[in-house]
Amino acid sequence: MFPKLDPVLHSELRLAVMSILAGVESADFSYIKKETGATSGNLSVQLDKLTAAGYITMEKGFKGKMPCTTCRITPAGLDAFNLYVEALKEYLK
Amino acid sequence: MFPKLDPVLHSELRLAVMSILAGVESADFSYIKKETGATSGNLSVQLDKLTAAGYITMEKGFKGKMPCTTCRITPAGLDAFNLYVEALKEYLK
DNA sequence: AAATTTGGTTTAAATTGTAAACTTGTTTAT
DNA sequence: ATAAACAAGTTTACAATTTAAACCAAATTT
Repeated sequence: MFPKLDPVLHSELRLAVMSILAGVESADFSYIKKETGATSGNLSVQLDKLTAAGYITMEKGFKGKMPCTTCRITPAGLDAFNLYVEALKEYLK
Repeated sequence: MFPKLDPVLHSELRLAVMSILAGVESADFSYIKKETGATSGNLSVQLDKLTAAGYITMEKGFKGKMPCTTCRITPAGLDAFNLYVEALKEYLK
């Protein structure tokens, strides 16, 4: 009746990150930080968890001379996100 | 952009409980336990939290000779549930 | 060249979640 | 009648998670 919710996604900040990344080709750390209002520390930790789960990739590079971390959702991440959405509907019904 | 999610409701088990209670006049502890698959201990703790938040009420009585705790959602609980659902939609879009 | 900002990471404390152990009383079996 | 098993929860203690504060290195501004 109540499907298990993916614990990696059932987190306000991680879900917001996935929501952003599901809609764009890529987004960098600063942009995600601004959009979510998260602190850098929290965002760093949560991005690591999404990476560990294989739901996003992070590419470290430079924009001009400044370091810049670019994040992308993976196919597995998109699948998991969609599954999570479907599962949640059972709870919101 | 991303509304804050009510932390009382952003919990798998508490959300399942609220989902059940939103649809019925009342439900007792054992029924909720069976429907959610939760352990008694976990359910007890989470029901307390929902009660502390004013989202449900618990009435202790007896069914025959056996103790029986009956739970009901409050108007505030229903409001909070509906608000949570609306807020979540921003994340799932 | 000193102070500030950018772009993060690490650490450590607070919060939360969960399950195991316990309690109180009831029913069933001996 | 007594013991064993079960029902309905509660308490407690541990594990996992979240979060913010402190830190770091390089770049930019003053």
